[in-house]
Amino acid sequence: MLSKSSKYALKSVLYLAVHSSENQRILAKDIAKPINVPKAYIAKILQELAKHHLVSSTRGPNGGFYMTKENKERSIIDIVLLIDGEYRLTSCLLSIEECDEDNPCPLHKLIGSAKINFRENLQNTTINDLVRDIREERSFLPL
Amino acid sequence: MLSKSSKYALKSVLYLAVHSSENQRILAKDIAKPINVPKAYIAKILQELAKHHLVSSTRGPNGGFYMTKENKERSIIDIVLLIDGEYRLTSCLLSIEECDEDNPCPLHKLIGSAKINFRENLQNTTINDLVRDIREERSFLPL
DNA sequence: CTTAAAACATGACAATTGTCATATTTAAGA
DNA sequence: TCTTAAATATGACAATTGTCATGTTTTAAG
Repeated sequence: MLSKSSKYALKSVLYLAVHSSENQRILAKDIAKPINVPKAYIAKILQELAKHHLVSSTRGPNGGFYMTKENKERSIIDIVLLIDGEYRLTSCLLSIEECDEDNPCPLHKLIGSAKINFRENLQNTTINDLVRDIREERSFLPL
Repeated sequence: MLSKSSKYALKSVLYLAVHSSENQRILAKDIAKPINVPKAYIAKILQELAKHHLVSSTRGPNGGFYMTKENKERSIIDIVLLIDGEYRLTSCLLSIEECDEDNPCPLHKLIGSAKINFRENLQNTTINDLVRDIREERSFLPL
């Protein structure tokens, strides 16, 4: 459903959103440990996210990754789309191109509106929304 | 969500269910073309399905693959579980082991009950059910 | 202006998944 | 019983995805 890379990206963005700020930057290696992802790998993903302004970064001593107010206002679908692309999110269960409501594949009705709902939920949820849930202990960001 | 192999397996099972019978067997290569899957690859998948009695086969001249009445009464989840296993079907969006209703990960509520519903739908649907849909043109099995 | 700490860029390596080919076994029919 | 047509078993190869390391560039601070 989501690739490993997307999952890692989401985890690191959430970690940054909870723990960083403009003047509280975090090193790639200090993100790797708590979210339990290889250091070099998460660095690569963070670079991709930074290039597309989904997270912020500064180089040099005292540098690191962080999230600005603007970063946290982005929808989480932006992260998934950047890493996985649209197809993975919305393609038919049997990967049949012509499959839609009028021309459904045999499995179509089994998934019903779930896929579309899920995509809309991703779209309508911001990083901030998820951070709020975590802060108020309605959800948990684990190791 | 489903692996390519699972999709191919489902397609070939449906094709067999619609077009074959005990004395109307179909060669692997004659399944490959209409469902648009490499011949050698579908052969491998069919062998796996046959080994676990999800399809039937006989060797030698006039042999081939086919589906018995019993085969068609199986639930389609049997196919998915054989090829992909349980984890792929039910694991959390962030692959967090401890994630459940009481201890939800930040994305948990975005998928809601969709995943469980989908799994139940797979479980409660037989090959026969899908064949009926196809026969009555409520769904379409494409190339 | 020099040094060091960090992101950044690049690419090598590994693992998984998907693709394909070949040799073996089985069974039907002449 | 011999030949042939088919599934079956095995494994090699390719592509994708995930993992890791190394060198380069930028920037802050002394």
